[in-house]
Amino acid sequence: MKTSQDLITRLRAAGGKLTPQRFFLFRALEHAQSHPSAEELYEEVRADLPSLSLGTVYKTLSELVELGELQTVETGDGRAHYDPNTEPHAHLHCRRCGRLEDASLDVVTVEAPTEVGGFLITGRRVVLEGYCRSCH
Amino acid sequence: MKTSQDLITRLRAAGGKLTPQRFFLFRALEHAQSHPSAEELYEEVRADLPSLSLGTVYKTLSELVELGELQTVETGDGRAHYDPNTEPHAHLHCRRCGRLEDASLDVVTVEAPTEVGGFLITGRRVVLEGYCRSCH
DNA sequence: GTTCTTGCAAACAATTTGCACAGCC
DNA sequence: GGCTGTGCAAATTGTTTGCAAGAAC
Repeated sequence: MKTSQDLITRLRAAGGKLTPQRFFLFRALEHAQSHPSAEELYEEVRADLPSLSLGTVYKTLSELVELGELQTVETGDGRAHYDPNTEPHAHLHCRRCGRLEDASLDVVTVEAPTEVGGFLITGRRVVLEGYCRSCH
Repeated sequence: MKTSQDLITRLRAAGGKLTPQRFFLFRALEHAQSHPSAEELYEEVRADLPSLSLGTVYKTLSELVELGELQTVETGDGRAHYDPNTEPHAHLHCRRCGRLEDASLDVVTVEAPTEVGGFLITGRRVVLEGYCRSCH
């Protein structure tokens, strides 16, 4: 898992400035036990920094994704969730309650439906990002 | 890959009616070589059925997803892509040109960056859908 | 005839964008 | 002081919804 120090270092290396908004946002990401949406991070940081705007949250998160420090997870609920864990791993998403948690990549190839660690897997969505023959 | 006959049978089994709109949409899905968005399917079917509305396309696609006859793929381009292939498989998505193609699931566990069949894989997004401990 | 579908248009919601001002380095 | 980052609000865009009219069975 990424520490906020890692993020600060990375930000500076990329020529960015450390503002209070970013500092608190990094801390919120560091402490996130689940996979927060932009809105959730916004609410959390606003406890410390009431003047924060949602646009700033979106801009900073986009930068971190661009830098490869953050991964987005689409659950189909209409908003993006952000994952500070950059190790290769899978996600388990509960269709009923929306719960979203990390899992090992091995689980991906098991046949559905299967129960793994109390979680009943019924489907899977896998996208590998990269560059095709004509584009690299 | 699903044939439009399969989809018609499934539709009827679920108590639905076969309308021209659905007939042409099923055909468009059957012939889709890539992973079309709602808008793309809309344009294609409109060649045969100019009165078709986009809302109808969305409604029908949602029903097929609900029935498990169609899978959605999120590429991060802001719109959903629909995949009539219901076999377990992965997707390769080109970050530059947006190209989206099917791949075997084994590719998921290779370390990135790796080149597989001419495709350079740099990242991965894996979501397993199901029901958590408290929800099944 | 009854029930499910369609088309239309308005509603929605997450995200992006433009710009003047503020604050890091 | 220069240049980047912020806040605000409006714009954008994919998708959903409500409803009256139309078509399948």
